Amino acid sequence: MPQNESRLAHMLDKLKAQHFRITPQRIEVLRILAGSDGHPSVETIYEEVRRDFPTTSLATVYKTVTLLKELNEVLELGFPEGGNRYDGARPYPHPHLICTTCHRIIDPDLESLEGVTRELASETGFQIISHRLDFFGICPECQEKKN
Amino acid sequence: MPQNESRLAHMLDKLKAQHFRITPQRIEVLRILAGSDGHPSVETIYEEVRRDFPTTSLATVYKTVTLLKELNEVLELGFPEGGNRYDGARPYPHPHLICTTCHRIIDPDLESLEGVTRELASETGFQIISHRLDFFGICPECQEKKN
DNA sequence: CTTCATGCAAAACATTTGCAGCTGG
DNA sequence: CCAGCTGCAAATGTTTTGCATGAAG
Repeated sequence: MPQNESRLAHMLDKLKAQHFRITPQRIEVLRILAGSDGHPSVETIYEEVRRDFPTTSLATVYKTVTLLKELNEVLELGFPEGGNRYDGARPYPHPHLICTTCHRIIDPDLESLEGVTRELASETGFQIISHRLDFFGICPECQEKKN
Repeated sequence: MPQNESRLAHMLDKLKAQHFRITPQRIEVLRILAGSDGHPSVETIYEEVRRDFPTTSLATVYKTVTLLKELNEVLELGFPEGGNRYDGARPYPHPHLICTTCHRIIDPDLESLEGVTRELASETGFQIISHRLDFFGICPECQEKKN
């Protein structure tokens, strides 16, 4: 996956450029996030990191994720119920499609949002910085299992 | 405000119909939510209720809001940072425009979302139940104050 | 009267923080 | 070397819960 490798390289470069230290634990967290099709939770990242570095603490994972968030290298999908999810592959706002049964999160293709944003800005005078769009539903697999 | 009064009446009817008790505290919470232009937080509701019923507890406000949520009579805008906000006037999913400086929340007029939802369903096979769309930005007033 | 709601305090839980010791550069 | 990272444990802050008392119907 050259796409993910370049995301990882980009993240590492950004850390280096700003004189943050490259530790084994950090590399591991970045690797997982850069190749994150599944929008992992901190807990998921933690478990995966611990396979290679069993002494890693949850706090370190949180700190690394927070750092990446500040550098705009990961998109946080916060949920009030907790169990936030992270997208390191596409760290910019984009729509998500969330299965309320199996909790998988998918990135659908959806273009029409930019126009909406512009329209909103001119209507309200707001300076729009960002957005969040989630659709909730039941994925095809979970629909099958119910029947 | 006939609109808000009817919302309040509707909420009360729903509680009665399902044999939930009508207590003074509940009426007060419903009243505030039914007329909630400002998308109040639980804390805000709590303070307002206490003006008339000073012994009311925060737990009671939480319980009432949770009940209304289950009855689909209030829309919860959950934020992972906490301080969830509630819309009792329009208890169905709709877009919100949030000022990241003063935290006011506005309901903009935006139609084009239903078409998007239908398109998404046919593309992905998901059965779409609900959605959440928030725009974040700086409102005109806060833009002024900055300058 | 009986059941359900209230109010208090304690619990729950994800995330953050303080700090001593370790380590990358 | 030494600033900054790690790992542990304790703190945080919102929301939930258990339980005794009180009020709705």
